[in-house]
Amino acid sequence: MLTIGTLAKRTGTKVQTVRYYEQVGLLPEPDRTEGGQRRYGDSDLDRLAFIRHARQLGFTLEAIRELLDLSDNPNRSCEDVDRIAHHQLKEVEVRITRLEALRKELTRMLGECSGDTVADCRVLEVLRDHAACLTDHGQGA
Amino acid sequence: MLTIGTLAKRTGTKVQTVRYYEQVGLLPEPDRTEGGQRRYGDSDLDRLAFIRHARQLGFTLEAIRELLDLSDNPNRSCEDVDRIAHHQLKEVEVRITRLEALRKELTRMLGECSGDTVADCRVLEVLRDHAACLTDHGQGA
DNA sequence: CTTACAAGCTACAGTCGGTAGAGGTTCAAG
DNA sequence: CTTGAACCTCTACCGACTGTAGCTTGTAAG
Ligand SMILES: [Zn+2]
Ligand SMILES: [Zn+2]
Ligand SMILES: [Zn+2]
Ligand SMILES: [Zn+2]
Repeated sequence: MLTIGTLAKRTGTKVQTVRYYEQVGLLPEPDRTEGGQRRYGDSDLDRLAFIRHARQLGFTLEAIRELLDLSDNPNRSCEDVDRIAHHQLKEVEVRITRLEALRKELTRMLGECSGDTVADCRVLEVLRDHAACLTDHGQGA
Repeated sequence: MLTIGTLAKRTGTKVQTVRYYEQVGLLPEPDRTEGGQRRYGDSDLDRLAFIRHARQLGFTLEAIRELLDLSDNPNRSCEDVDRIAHHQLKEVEVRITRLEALRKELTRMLGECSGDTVADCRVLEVLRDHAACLTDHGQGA
């Protein structure tokens, strides 16, 4: 039986985060000592390691919830699993595309700035006027 | 004099967002009609357009606040401006690097999956065991 | 057996950058 | 004068945690 601190350390998680995952239903409510402290077993360790690894790969908690549900049915086709992973891949690719456009614009405006006064700063000029940009940069950060 | 709705429309912003920017001190408190409605001038239009464009390029509101402050001193050197933009560029590059590693792992695990049962799904196998990965993928999403 | 203290507990606030809704008021056109 | 879109304030919510305050529990040494 593991304490929450040991479980957290073994999976590279913060203690509060473990409690948070329990709160949102990703981890089951564990056994408690008489005094009310949580005690975990190996299945909790595996489950939490899975969650953390999926998070590192960018899956949302909602997607992870689905993946965990699916992995409880070993005989089913894995097409839903692969669909979720494929969706995640697409999201990553969209973000890369956007960020590469941003990199280009930022590199360009910095390269064009003479480093003189604020009044002449090319960076500020571009920020004031999107017409000075080469790309659209649609929504959000 | 512009209403908040017109100002929002001209800058591609939501009305609530304009009020939010005022609340966090990025936009000055505008004049009001007798009835208490906000009325904006052209300087507000310029300032909001600047904010929105900088957001599209991924700058944080905190960075934008600094940029706006700096642009009020036209005679100063623009080195602080360029430093902020350079920092933003670095951040974008870090994110791209991380996302490219994720893309690689996701592509690989999807490519290795035979699409058979959940019990054999390569995607789930990899998620269960980071040792099956080629890269580290450090922190967070 | 007592004491000390690390580690646990709950509950709540804050992060970032907005977004949505409730419930009420004002403006401008007809 | 009436209508109704647009405005107002206030509050709560999103994701995925993180941090703090103020207690309580578990454990090991003396
Ligand atoms: Zn410059
Ligand atoms: Zn632009
Ligand atoms: Zn599969
Ligand atoms: Zn991995």
